[in-house]
Amino acid sequence: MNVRKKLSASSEDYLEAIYNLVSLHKVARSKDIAESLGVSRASVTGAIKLLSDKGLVDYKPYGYVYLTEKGGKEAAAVAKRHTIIETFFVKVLGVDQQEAESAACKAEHALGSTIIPRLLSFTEFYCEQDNIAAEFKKFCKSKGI
Amino acid sequence: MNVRKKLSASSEDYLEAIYNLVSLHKVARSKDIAESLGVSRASVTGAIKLLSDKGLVDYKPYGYVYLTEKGGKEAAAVAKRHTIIETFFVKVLGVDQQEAESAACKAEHALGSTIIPRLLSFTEFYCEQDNIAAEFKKFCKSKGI
DNA sequence: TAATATAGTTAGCTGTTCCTAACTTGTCAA
DNA sequence: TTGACAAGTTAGGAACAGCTAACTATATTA
Repeated sequence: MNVRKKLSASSEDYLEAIYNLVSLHKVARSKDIAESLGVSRASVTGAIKLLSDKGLVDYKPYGYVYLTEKGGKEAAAVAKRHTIIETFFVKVLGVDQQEAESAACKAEHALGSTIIPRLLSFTEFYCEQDNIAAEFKKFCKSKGI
Repeated sequence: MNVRKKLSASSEDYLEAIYNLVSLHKVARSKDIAESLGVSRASVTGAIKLLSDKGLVDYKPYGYVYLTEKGGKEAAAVAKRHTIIETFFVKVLGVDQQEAESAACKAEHALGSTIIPRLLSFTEFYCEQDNIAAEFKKFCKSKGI
């Protein structure tokens, strides 16, 4: 409980998966977590125990998994980073949705509180500029990208 | 030797450190690798063995560490990703050099061949635009960032 | 309600990445 | 040349992240 230490990428992934499942189905089941992360059920049990030790998840054997308040905040933060990065990839770089999604999944663990707010601001700023996206597309085409 | 598998973030870090040390001092010593990655000398020995098994590094106990041709290519690719990301952070997002460097260190393992070329193109494109950096600065100020 | 299918857990293993402590090897200077 | 210090390695261990196989609990349904 209450270990003040940065979460591993893996733990963040589990937290995010739980967060998304809860958003969709009100509840997160071990099997669905396993499926959404492409991991065995046994691995989920192990990961959940770690999260539980850190006070991020409420869990009793054979029961559903719930985020604690603290876990919910962490998860929401990860999900937000994910969205900001994905949006930047799509709206600014012009990457297609699926690629952007899977790239954001990896990058969300690497970018912190210096980069993320600026990335968000930049995306907002960029989207306000008239025509610039079209200009960039032209630029890319001229370079054969 | 010749294991066709994606390198771990850790292996990429070691490769990059060796690459940078060789660029600077013609030679990479275990102690300097340890120092530049903030890791114990024993960890370096272990990591070097892994890289050697993969044919990325030439190494004899108690000798210097050299990159093989294959290792050199890998290392250069990592270093290039690093530069592209760092440049984007500085030139586009306006993050200061040091922050950009350390953030790029983490992100370089997460961004792949979809995102990196686009990020590079985008940075080039952006730097060609007159005044836009100043506009973004204004935008940030107006939002209190 | 009893049998069975599904979900979850446990045990035990592998591999990675780091550590410290203790040892070996190499180098330099008195 | 040798002895001390620096550099490198080995051994052993911890934490994490995954796996399979075998077990247990829960839920469904005939």
